[in-house]
Amino acid sequence: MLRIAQALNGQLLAAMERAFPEAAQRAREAGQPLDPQLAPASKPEFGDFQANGALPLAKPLGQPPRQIAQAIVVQLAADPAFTELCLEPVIAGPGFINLTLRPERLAAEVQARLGDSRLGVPHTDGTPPVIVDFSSPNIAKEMHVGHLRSTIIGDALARVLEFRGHPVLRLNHVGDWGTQFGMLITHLKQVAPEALTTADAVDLGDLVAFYRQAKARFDDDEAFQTTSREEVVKLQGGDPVSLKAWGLLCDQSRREFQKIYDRLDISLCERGESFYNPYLEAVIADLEASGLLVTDDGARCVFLEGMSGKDGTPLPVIVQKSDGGFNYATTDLAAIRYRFGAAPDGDGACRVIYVTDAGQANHFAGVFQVARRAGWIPSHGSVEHVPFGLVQGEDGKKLKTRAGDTVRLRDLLDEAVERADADLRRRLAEEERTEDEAFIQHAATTVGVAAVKYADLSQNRITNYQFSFDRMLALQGNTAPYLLYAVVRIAGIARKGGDLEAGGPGAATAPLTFTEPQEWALVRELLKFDAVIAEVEEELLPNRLCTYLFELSQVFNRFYDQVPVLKADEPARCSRLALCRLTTDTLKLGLGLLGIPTLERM
RNA sequence: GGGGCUGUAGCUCAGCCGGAUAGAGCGACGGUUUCCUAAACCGUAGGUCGUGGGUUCGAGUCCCGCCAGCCCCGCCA
Repeated sequence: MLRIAQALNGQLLAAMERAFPEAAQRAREAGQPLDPQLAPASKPEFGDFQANGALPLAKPLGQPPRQIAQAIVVQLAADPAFTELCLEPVIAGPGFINLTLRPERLAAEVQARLGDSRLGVPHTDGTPPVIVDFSSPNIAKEMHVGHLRSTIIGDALARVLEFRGHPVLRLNHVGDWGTQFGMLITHLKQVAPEALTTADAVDLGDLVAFYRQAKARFDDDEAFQTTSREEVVKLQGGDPVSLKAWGLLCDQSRREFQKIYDRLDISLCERGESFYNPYLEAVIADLEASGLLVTDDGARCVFLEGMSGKDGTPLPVIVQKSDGGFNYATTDLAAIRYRFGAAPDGDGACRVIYVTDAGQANHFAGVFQVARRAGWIPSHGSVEHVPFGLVQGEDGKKLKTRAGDTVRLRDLLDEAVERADADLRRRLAEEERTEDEAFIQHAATTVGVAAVKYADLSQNRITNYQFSFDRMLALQGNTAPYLLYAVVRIAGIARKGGDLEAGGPGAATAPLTFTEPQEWALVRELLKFDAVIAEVEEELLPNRLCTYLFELSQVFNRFYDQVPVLKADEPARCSRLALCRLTTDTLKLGLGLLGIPTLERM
């Protein structure tokens, strides 16, 4: 109902200006034009929308707010476009103007959506690319629970932006460069040199173990530290032996990552830290030229404005270490410079979104500031850190295995699917249903993976997230299985003879007619979809979409429970089938934007 | 010491630009099935929105102080 809301907003504003021309003039001059404060009704009994704009006018106008509201309503009544759209407005409480759309307009909106594959969501055209930087695991390590949220949230945001019509570059900024590699290669040279010259000489599990050993040595062996740093410099300088070893390690890891991405149905364009290696010098040169660079204690830094450290001195961003090596801040700066830069040495993006954990907030704030001061972010460009909280176990602490290790992503997915599988088989036995193995495996895989994704997405991403298989796989509540079941119920109606195409655009049928409150509730819920998508696009909060889909499922289930569809007489039957069709279309599209496929039966 | 995030029902969480009597789900208690999958629906109980001030016609929401928890703070990413 975005278009209707926009129309109403315009009509309200015009009515306010007609009712209070001097106040409108003054407000415009003060740079704060009148605002009808149009919002969705806070309760169904208040209608569809409420306008709160009369209240703040009470003081400047020196009139009681209800009187102001009345004057606005009088002007609205004189606007034919408005009276065509809404029933007579109601002034309520201290001065709210409650608006109820005419039933025939609501029905017409539903009718229009039945013929619209975009379900009312506008398609933008010709905008510059948007970059979503997400997932970003490290080479030579396995993907673990720490990558879960970035991967799932980043993918959902990318899907929403793509659906809106933006060209989206999904960048996997893998950790394939830097000190960690120096450590690993140095260690491997000593303990397993064959891994550096022969593909797959050691398997990934061993590689992870070697990495851990290397890290341990690095932490308490100074000589090893020095050698590792030298190794990084060699690698970054293009030494062929180091490069070859590096390439082998990357290939091996990449194949492992891809298995996870395939299971999650996530596509990414790999562009690791190493990609920006050729641009690092230019970062330093630019910073030097703009006078931001300071050498401190042998390291080259940019000191931040408005951020100070322990003793009140400004905090530095180190862009070149005293040994001449570059670090992650340098790479991140080079990435910003490249992403906003023009082709061929740039992506020409207008919006860059980083989906990483909240712990990096300081780092990004610093890097963004430096990039801005260096002039790399164009005036129309926006760069956003989309932070998210930790994944915690049910004890409220960081999620670990019973042995105390980091939880591998593949194990986590396996367990979700296994539990969904066991659940399904138990239910089949209870209900004395028989299904073939392919059905069970497909349903269990879909439900298991959906549960993991949905549980993560349905939470406000800022806060820490308590991971619980029991809760995410629960059949009731705000969970994937609950939503999937609503889709299954509608598929059931179609199987039992309900023609979901009836009442659609091609059908030469009577206009949709609704009589029951459950029908109207469903109509109103369905029509909110476009506004929800707009909100997610702007706020980058997928949980808003989840909440909506859950509420839609609840309203549908109430309708399904209390209003017969197949057994209804015409014209109600046809209109109810149309609601079923639009509900399933909305759920499928919405879940699809979250990266969650649906089922016909479960 | 500085900075960031969080604090809402027994538990897990929503709460949009400040708007009407603060909402879900789980758990608890009580109901509903000759009918499209009951993986559902209906109802009851449950709140000093951490705390103290301030701004406002109006504050869970904005500002300041305090308390508690988590995270980050020079050459790891």
